[in-house]
Amino acid sequence: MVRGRLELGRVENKASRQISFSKRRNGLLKKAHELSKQCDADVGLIIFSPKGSLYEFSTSNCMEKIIDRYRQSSDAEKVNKVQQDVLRPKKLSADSGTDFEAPKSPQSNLVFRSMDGSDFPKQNIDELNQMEKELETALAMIMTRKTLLMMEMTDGLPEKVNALLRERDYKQSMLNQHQSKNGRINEAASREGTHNS
Amino acid sequence: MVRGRLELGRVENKASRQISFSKRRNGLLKKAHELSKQCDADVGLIIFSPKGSLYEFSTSNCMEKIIDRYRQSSDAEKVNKVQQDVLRPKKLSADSGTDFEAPKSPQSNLVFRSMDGSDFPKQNIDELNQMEKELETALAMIMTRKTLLMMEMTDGLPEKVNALLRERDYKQSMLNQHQSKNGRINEAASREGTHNS
DNA sequence: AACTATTTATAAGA
DNA sequence: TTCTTATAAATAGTT
Repeated sequence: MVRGRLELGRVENKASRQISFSKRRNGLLKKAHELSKQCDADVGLIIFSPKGSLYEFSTSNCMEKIIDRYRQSSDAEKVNKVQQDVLRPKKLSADSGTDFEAPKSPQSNLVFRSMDGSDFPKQNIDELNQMEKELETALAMIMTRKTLLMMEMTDGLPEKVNALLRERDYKQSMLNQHQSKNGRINEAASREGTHNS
Repeated sequence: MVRGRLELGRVENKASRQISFSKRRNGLLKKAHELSKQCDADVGLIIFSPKGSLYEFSTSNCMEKIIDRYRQSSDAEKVNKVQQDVLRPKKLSADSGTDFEAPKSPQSNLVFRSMDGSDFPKQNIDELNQMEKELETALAMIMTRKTLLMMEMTDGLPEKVNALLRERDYKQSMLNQHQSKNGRINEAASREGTHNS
């Protein structure tokens, strides 16, 4: 019954851990759903049990959309960061911790402006190499995403089928939760087990 | 102070919604962290605020790993469910000799026929192209700086300069390869030549 | 940002 | 496993 303050570390007993996982997993999914609904936020949540079972929630039942948006934001952040590094040699950003708002990209001019080459030997070779590496990594990432996206465009049909199936599963599980919570609202509904492990 | 049962719907007042988002977002991130730590689960959580700010948590601080694993699980699940629930466990593209990927053209099937993907995210390609262009520009700039810096450092040692130039040309040609690949993704894979060293 | 009345989550017991 | 229950934690409204 929750004696004392909750432990922070890993739950040692294996059975307890399994039970705890199950409960907390449901709680987390529920709260993700609430955040999404109440606060108009886009949320994607992926959970793998220790045994490898997958549980998920995503706004609009479309994880791919969330992941896509995540990558866009994430990439934009990376590009911004690299370009900042390039543009301000040695300036050492003073405002690194702030959140970066919606990704825009009127950056092209900035890049070109810094290329007139008059003020440049402020970095050493190592720093340039580092930047080069980062840029190549980012570029490779873009290329990969582009390839994947184009592949999806040509044979992404199963994606839609899967989205529908996941939506059905989610509604089912919500129904089950609701029922067990309120004793029985509509007991005729299902004897179908949850897709639990 | 939490009067009565919590509302299920969207919080209407904008300020309240913002505050609620902030609180719940923190709570969700915390709980995701706890689940991951205590129960030895892999968790990935992505949250976009209504304004578009990104917040995230992932086990091992590596969202990409979670996403990769998600895709694997998801694909496996997809194949299973498509076989079990949508198609009869009948014949599932037994003709194509490639992978056991999801079927590409079983157009005799109702479900697939009703979902010919015509509304896929086309504009993402444009955004990706934009990013790619910017990254290439930045990379070219780095290369130029590096070359010039080396020239300055070595003060006219032809060997090193030539080496750098060769390196630059090489990388440029790699970039060009990438670019020409863009146009024809589908064909490129199987016809990969052996023209490099 | 801190407070607080409540609701919600949940660890352990049955 | 599911339910029960005691307690901790989260949080909506307020200051």
